[in-house]
Amino acid sequence: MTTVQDFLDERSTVVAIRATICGVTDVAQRKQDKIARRQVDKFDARRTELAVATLHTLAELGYARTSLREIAQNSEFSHGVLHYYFADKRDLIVEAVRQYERVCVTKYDEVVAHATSADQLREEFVAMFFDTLEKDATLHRLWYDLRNQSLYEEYFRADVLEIDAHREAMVWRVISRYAELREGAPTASSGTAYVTLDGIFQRALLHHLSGNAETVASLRAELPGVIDLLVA
Amino acid sequence: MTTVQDFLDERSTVVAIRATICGVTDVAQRKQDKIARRQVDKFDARRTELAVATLHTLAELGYARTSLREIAQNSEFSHGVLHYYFADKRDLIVEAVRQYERVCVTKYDEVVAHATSADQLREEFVAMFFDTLEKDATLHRLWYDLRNQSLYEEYFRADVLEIDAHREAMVWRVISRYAELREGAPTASSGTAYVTLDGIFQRALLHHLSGNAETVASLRAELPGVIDLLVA
DNA sequence: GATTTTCCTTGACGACTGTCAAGCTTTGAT
DNA sequence: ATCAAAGCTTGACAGTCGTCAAGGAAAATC
Repeated sequence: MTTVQDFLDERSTVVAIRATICGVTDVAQRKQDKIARRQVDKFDARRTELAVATLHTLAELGYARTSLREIAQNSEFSHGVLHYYFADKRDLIVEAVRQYERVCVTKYDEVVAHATSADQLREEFVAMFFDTLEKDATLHRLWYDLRNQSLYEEYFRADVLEIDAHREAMVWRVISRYAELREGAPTASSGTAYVTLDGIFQRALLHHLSGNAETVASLRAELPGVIDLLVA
Repeated sequence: MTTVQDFLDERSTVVAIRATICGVTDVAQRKQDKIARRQVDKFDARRTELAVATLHTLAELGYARTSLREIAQNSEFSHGVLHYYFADKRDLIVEAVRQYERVCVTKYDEVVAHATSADQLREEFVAMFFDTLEKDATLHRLWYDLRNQSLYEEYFRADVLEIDAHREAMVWRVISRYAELREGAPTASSGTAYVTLDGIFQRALLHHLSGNAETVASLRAELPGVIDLLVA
């Protein structure tokens, strides 16, 4: 299984495809476009690279104490370069948030896809739930930090709401598939199901980072029952 | 009904009772003690006053952007006085967190106490739930901010965990009383019940502060059903 | 190979931060 | 009334912050 870390590192090489050519026949023009596009791609690739470094720094230090110089130190560049690729700090953080989005929203889909029975789905979901809780703890705590910051600063609230919606949809795919396999129906709405599981995750994260292993264990023991509560 | 604001303002006059006198017979000594105690009380009262000002500033700006000078401006003193009453910024914030604790944990007890039927309890709980959501929105968003900060900085984590436990107990008093009135039993543990309702609250707060009234309304419409889900 | 463009570093700026010492003002004891 | 203590203000300190301009280094273009 790939970790979130692996995913982020790979991402640095991904190139966006752009449709900027429309009806040009001249060869020189096409060549120019090719060059321009390569430059744009290079620019975007570096932007992404720096956004990933930002994401790591944020996960480490939290929103409140993340500075541009600290971010630069987590990359291979100096702090000045950030203003070459980003308009300001906000722009950078928004990009980092969008990087996060690419990571989190497909986490359970493989579990859903390959589960053949309800019991298996439930068991593997629980396993992945607590696996990512521990393995990607700092990244998850960042998510909650950012979601909260959006209550104070409006500038990336739209991105947060979008991510939250994706997370909800992801949970709903699990629950509705589970209901299907159980040949039943969900007892709660998509929103309720999401906040319930997310609430458990948040609490487990808090106690995990507090070194409170037995609370985490009891949350794990209770989770199957909660899932069953969400499906009749 | 008193608002959280009223509660905080009243609090400034509350005086802690201390048992520092033990077996002293001399009159002059007793008088000295009385004076000393009055001074201590005065000291504590001012500490509390400044902690309340801190709480308001935190609620307004969030943890990340709250400075000592800003706090002082929200009080009637200058910034220097904060280091007369508090060792450092941490000390001040811990005290502010403890002030918050005194506010939040008895919110629903009056509802529980005076409800005579299950339907009434459920209805009044929902009403109070969304009433405080809107009225004390900034204070609630501060709570989530602080709880998250405790994932990054350990120094007031113990206080956060204590408050969280109190909130859980408060929710549990509601749920178990509701089960009693319904002549049923809770279907979930205290922890699960808490994270579920808290998750709904958090989501409602996010959408309330985003100006997304219809999402808040639909959460309100769903809440009674969720409560019933938690009680068989 | 020369020159232009892109990329990145360095160092500085003004503003803001927590902290604290010096000193003024008020209060309370004698 | 006198004096000491408590309470509070002011201003400065060493750091850090985001931002940006100047200029060197590297790469692409011709």
